Formats: sequence, C-alpha cells, structure tokens
Amino acid sequence: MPELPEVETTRRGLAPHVCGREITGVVVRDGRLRWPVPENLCDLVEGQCIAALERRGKYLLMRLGEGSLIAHLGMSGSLRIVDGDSPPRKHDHVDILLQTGACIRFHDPRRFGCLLWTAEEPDRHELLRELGPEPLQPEFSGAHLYAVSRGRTAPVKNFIMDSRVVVGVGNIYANEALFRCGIHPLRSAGRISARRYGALAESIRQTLADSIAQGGTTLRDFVDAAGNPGYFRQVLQVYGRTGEACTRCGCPICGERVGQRSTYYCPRCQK
DNA sequence: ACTGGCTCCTGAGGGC
DNA sequence: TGCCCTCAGGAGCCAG
Repeated sequence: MPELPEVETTRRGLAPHVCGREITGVVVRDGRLRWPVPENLCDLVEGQCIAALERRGKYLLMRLGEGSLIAHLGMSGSLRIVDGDSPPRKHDHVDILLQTGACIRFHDPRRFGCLLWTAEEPDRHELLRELGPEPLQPEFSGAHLYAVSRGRTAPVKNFIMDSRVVVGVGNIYANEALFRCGIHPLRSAGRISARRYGALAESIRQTLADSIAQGGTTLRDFVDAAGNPGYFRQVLQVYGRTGEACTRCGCPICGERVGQRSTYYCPRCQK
C-alpha cells in the first residue's frame, strides 16, 4: 500500500531520471482515476521542464516551469520509469514521455489514485491546504499530538491516521507505530498523556524511517520506480499477524476491525 | 468541532 | 473448472 514510505521511495527512485528533463508528451489511456485526469493535460505540460520532484504527505509534486503536477497513488498505484517504447500492460493508465526516450508510467489497478495539474502553489491546492505536519520534520512532535488531541474521544489509531493531524500515516504504519510504543489502538486520543505522545511521535518517526530504509512495504501491488518491491513487510510486528505470537511477550496478536479498518495489537504489551 | 459510516475500484482468495 | 461472495484500503464527503 502506498503510504508515506512508499511515496518517498518512489520519489527517490524517479528523481534522478526526471529532474531537469523536458516533457515531450502525455498519453492518457484511461483518465478515469479518483478524479478525471485533465482532458488537456498534454497541452498543459508538453515542452515544460521538470524543475523538482517533491513529496507532501502521500502526494507527489512535480514542479514544472509553469504549474505543478500532483499525483497520488491511492492504494494500488505505482509510478515507474520505463522505456517509452515498452508496450503498456493492463492498468497502465498514463505515460508522461520525456526527452530522454524514457517515460513515467502511472499504473493503478484500483484507480483510487489521481493525476492533476495546478497553476497555483501546490501547498495552496485544496487537497493539500489542510494537511498536518510532516512526520519526519522537526515541527512534528509529541507536544503537537498532545495539543491537538485534547477533548478528542476517537481512538488514537483513527486520530493519527487523520491527515490534518499528521500526514502519511496509513493503516499499516498506524498499527506498527502503536505497537512500538505500547499504546492500545482503541484508547481515546484525548486520554493519553503528553509523555506517552512523546513516545508515539518518536515511534511514528522511527517506523516510517525504517520502512523507507527498506524500500517500503509491498503487500501486493507496490513497486518502486524501478519496478522492485519493498522489504518492510518482513519486519512487520503486528500488521496481518492475527493469532501469531507477539515478538515481545509471545501473547497471540489480536485482530479486529476499528472504523472500517483492520486493526492489530498485542493485548498484553499495548495499554 | 468531531465522529462514524459510506463510497469509489479491482483482484485475490475462499467456499461450494 | 468456475462462479459468487467478501475483503482490502486512502481519503473525500456527508449526516448526525
């Protein structure tokens, strides 16, 4: 699933192939993504140079001479660098052709992703405007989590998956980060101490950083810019491990649904 | 201001 | 072998 580490892995893989290159064309085979790919996308970006490839939360931002492309991988999307002549496979919805002969290929079986263009500063775009801090930047801290959680009754797991609280924490990493710091996923967000939020912030940071170092988590679909899977799956401690022994205490891992999401935790280690 | 539920989509996997 | 059902999930949207 593309969460922050997968998007960052993609960004790092793409950057050396795309930065400073000119876009020579766009091929839209199927523009029916979460929001339709703009009809005139080719006109908007053709001939422009890619100045930088950035990430904000789970959004990839491709800054052009004029305007920016905003991409989201949804839950099954990937962006790969392939030869511009290579034949498209099923669900290869969009190609962005580069002057080098390579192309950036957007593949997304479930079509929950998007590919948009904006003339304005991307941070002011309506999809990005309300986003919370980046978990790997210094402005994200336990103090921030503590401050914005006061009075909130929702489970802490839902709370940290809210992109207005902190960006990039999806279901897999929410489960893993809570296990790592020993907080029960169902505990009310407003009833956790400042001290424990300090541990949670550090836990989120570590979990995401570790996953980036492993190239992200591949459950089914995710591949990086070169088409390789990520290896963080092999070190998941609770996600998908219902009934298996906790790596810390040996107690069987619990799995249940919380707010439409599969939730995993150790009933002994997490309080 | 929050919270929970619904929704989009496709492919995998299980049961029979 | 094949069909049908359920599930997975990011995040916008809406109603309460």
